[in-house]
Amino acid sequence: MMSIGTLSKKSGVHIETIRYYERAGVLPKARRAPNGRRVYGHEDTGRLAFIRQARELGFELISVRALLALQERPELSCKAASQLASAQLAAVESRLNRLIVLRDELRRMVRACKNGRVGDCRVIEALTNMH
Amino acid sequence: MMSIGTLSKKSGVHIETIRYYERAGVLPKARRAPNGRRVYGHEDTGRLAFIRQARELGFELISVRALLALQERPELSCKAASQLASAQLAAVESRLNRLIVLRDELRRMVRACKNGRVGDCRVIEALTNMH
DNA sequence: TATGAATCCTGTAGTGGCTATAGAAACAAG
DNA sequence: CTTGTTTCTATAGCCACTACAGGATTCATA
Repeated sequence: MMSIGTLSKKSGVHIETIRYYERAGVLPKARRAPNGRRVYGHEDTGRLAFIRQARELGFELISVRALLALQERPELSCKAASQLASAQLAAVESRLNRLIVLRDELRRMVRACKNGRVGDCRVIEALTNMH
Repeated sequence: MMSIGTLSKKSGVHIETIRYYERAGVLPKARRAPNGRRVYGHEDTGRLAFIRQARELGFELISVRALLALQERPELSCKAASQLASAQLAAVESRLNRLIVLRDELRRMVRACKNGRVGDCRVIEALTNMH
């Protein structure tokens, strides 16, 4: 049993964001103390950690909701969850490849600039000629 | 010389987004035909492709502007250019490192989950128990 | 016990980066 | 000349927060 402030500190998620998640239907409506304040239990720390991790992995809230729904019905196939993760993985790998190209180009530029060569910055070409 | 519609098709950036970029100061104010319509040249295709790539890599528009400055202001001193590139490089490397962690986790998750049931699906487990 | 700080509540508005729509003007093809 | 497409500006909506405002309640300390 804890307050929203305690949950916020425990989970590292802003109070306003927790309330927003409830509004958005990602978290269930919190049960209330007689004074009207939200009361949370230990399982909410887990849920919030789950949401935070999923968001950091690039899942949209709509996908997070889907994943949470799956979690609450463990008799269902995990195919959907796996597909969500796979799609995410593909996007991440594509991003990663292009970032490496950009990093190498920036490194080249920093080296060139240090050698006194101005005006041959080719970031645009580096990023434009990728597929 | 082309219209905003042609530029949109060539670059894969929505017309509205092109106008938004102009409003936001990411693209220079387009020169206008006598009838008031925007006129673009070939160099704008490159600029837009660059912006799209940079955005997909997770750069904010403010950083995109900085990156564009590297290319479009060759009168910048060596020092300034080098500093700008270095700052972007640091941001890229940080992003890269986090993406690698993320990719490895997603790979592990997808591998661990082969059409079983949610009960033994590690996608959710992995997300819940990530340190 | 008083009082001031902290916490919580709801509701609303602002942010960034688009995206969609309305209504008007211009243009292109038949 | 009509019809359909393109463009224009201006405005509103979307997502996922984030930041108030203004009020109620609770907690810590004098």
